[in-house]
Amino acid sequence: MPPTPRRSTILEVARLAGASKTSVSRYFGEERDRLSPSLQARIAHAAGTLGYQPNQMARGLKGGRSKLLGMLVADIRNPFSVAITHGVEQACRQYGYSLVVCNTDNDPEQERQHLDLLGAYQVEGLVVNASGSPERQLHTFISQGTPIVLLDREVDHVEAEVVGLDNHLAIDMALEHLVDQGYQAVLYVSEAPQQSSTRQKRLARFNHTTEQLGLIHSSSLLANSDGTATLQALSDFLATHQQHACAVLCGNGNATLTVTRLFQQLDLSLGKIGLMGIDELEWCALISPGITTLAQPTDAMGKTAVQCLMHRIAPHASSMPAALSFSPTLIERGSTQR
Amino acid sequence: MPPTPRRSTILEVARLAGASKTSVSRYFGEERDRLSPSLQARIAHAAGTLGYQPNQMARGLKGGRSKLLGMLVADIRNPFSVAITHGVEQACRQYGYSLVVCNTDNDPEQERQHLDLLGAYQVEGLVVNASGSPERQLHTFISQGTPIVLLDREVDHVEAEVVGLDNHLAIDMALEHLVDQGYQAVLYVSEAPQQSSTRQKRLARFNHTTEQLGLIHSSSLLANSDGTATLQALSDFLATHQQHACAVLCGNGNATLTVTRLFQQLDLSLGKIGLMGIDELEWCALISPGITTLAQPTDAMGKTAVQCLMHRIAPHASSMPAALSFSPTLIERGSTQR
DNA sequence: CACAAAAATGGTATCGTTCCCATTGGATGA
DNA sequence: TCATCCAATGGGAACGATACCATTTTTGTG
Repeated sequence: MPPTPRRSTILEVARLAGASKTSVSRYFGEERDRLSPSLQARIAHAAGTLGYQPNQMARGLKGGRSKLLGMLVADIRNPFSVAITHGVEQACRQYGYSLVVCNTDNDPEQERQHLDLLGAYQVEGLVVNASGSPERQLHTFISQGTPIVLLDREVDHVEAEVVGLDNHLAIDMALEHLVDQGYQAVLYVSEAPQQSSTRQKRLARFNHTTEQLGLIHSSSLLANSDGTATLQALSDFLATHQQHACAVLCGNGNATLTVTRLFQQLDLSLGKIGLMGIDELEWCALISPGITTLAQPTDAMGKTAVQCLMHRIAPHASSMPAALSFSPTLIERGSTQR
Repeated sequence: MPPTPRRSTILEVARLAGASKTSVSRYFGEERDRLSPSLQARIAHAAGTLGYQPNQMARGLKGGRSKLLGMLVADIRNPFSVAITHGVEQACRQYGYSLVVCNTDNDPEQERQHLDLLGAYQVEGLVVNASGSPERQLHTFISQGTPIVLLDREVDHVEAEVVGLDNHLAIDMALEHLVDQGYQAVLYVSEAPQQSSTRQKRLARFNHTTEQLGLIHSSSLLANSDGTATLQALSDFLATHQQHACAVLCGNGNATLTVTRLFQQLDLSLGKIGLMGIDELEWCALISPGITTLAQPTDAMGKTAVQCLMHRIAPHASSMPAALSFSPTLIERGSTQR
């Protein structure tokens, strides 16, 4: 085995360029302009020859600037989360930051551990899509001056910007569309709302608006990944309201997936019984005659979250985003056509 | 604003515990046993009081042990990649490592940048699902003693373990299944094979095995995200072989998605014209009568990749995995039932 | 042309760890 | 009993960068 060739350091570059550490440091930092063109050239050449690259660990140590952002994702396998993560990552790179993504699989214990870790790596900011209620830890970050932005889900007693969908608007848009299409009775299907403020808001708004509109309505919560309870609820609902035009509104992508399966089990015809979901998924167009959805602007949301953080980290580099609450887009398909 | 409460250091813990830096360091390192129970207790208490957490930046600086693994993903929005990433992340945590995930969006330039970054953060190992051919940079890592493992795609001239599907077996299984079901002519649809050794292998094996079996066959490459060329190829293929039972085999999840759309455009009936894909997707069961797939054991693959790295980082902690090449699982559905 | 001000550059302490090398004190053995 | 060894602990020098302050060089101005 060849003796491990060490990675070269700032000192070696300095020597080779006939300059001081400080100058080389300046060259790779934000102060390149302060160096004369000739010095810049020498350093550039030396660094190129040695294949030098600043050691971020050392950088992070001294100044506390790790150039790292952390992101906590409740469920990385959820396409919505993936889409957001993608947006966040892109935005990070744009600002010259890297992203450490931590998936918690909706487990508060993992969430705790991951937050500790992110702290240990001195992330300069944190995008949090919470699965539990890690108030205490988030406060630790805040009190240390590390900015936090909440994604999609609020966390009790944590004051931070919340980037997400305008849930009231979304529910209202969905119901308006269903009414327009002539549906008279709507069943709302959601995953367990305890974990997520968004789910709570959507459910509450659903009850509120349906009542205001005088719609027949009911709701069903998905038992863990198993649709049987909802299967029952769905067939009951349809049986009870036989004489009305019925539709199902799904609170998120997972609910849509489950309900679509139920439609097939019950051999319901899409459209005759309406079906609509929040979150656009790649297969929604494929289930003929297509499932109507409300799409979230995921890239914009990710980008906005990062922009919030950057504004607090380096106020000059980025302005505060105008809006944190986003409007969904209605994608109309056959499942809401009677 | 309250004066930013700094994060406490090893020195403060030491003082409070009436111990030395070294002892505290030992406590949080791998040498806790060397400390007397009483000292351990004092340190534990002091650390608890101060909410101390070792600074990974400082750790990484001194010993070069960053406890970070890097992962390069060609396309984070591909469900297959997500599934693998999930497996990798889980395994990392199991070994006490964190993961920096970098998505390259299939862009070699981003790939280059991300590799630089990962180097700068002193990752101790690298899982690479390449989009380009970053030979040079990978060699830099290797020559510095940083182990690398290739995921799904090989990279020319880079000697490293490759974790992935047994592509020959997969194609053979697919064809065998199609033949068993009575199909006589098979069209293979793949994304552009230049970028990926896996795609090349599958395509080559398809040609090889179909010839050996005496099957009528042809193939079509997907033009970028637009299916028109393949639409043409598909209808030509069907027209030419009207008198035979035809089927389409899709080289990966994206191909399956596109071809499914084409089936709908051409109003083909699934099963009558066979359809089968590599990669299992959540919606494959939903397109009635279901799309037959070959599922990859993504979690196992991710886990194996990490195990390879760990074996090289800390040979005592982990043995070399037995196999790097995985067998797919056939999930039979209606789309291959005539 | 002298002198201040600004620009360009360098020296050194420092960040929070780990690692190497003492130092201590009691147990072991001939 | 005395040398010897080991276990338990501590002190200080790195690690590779940045930041502050000092120094040198250049520029501008009356």
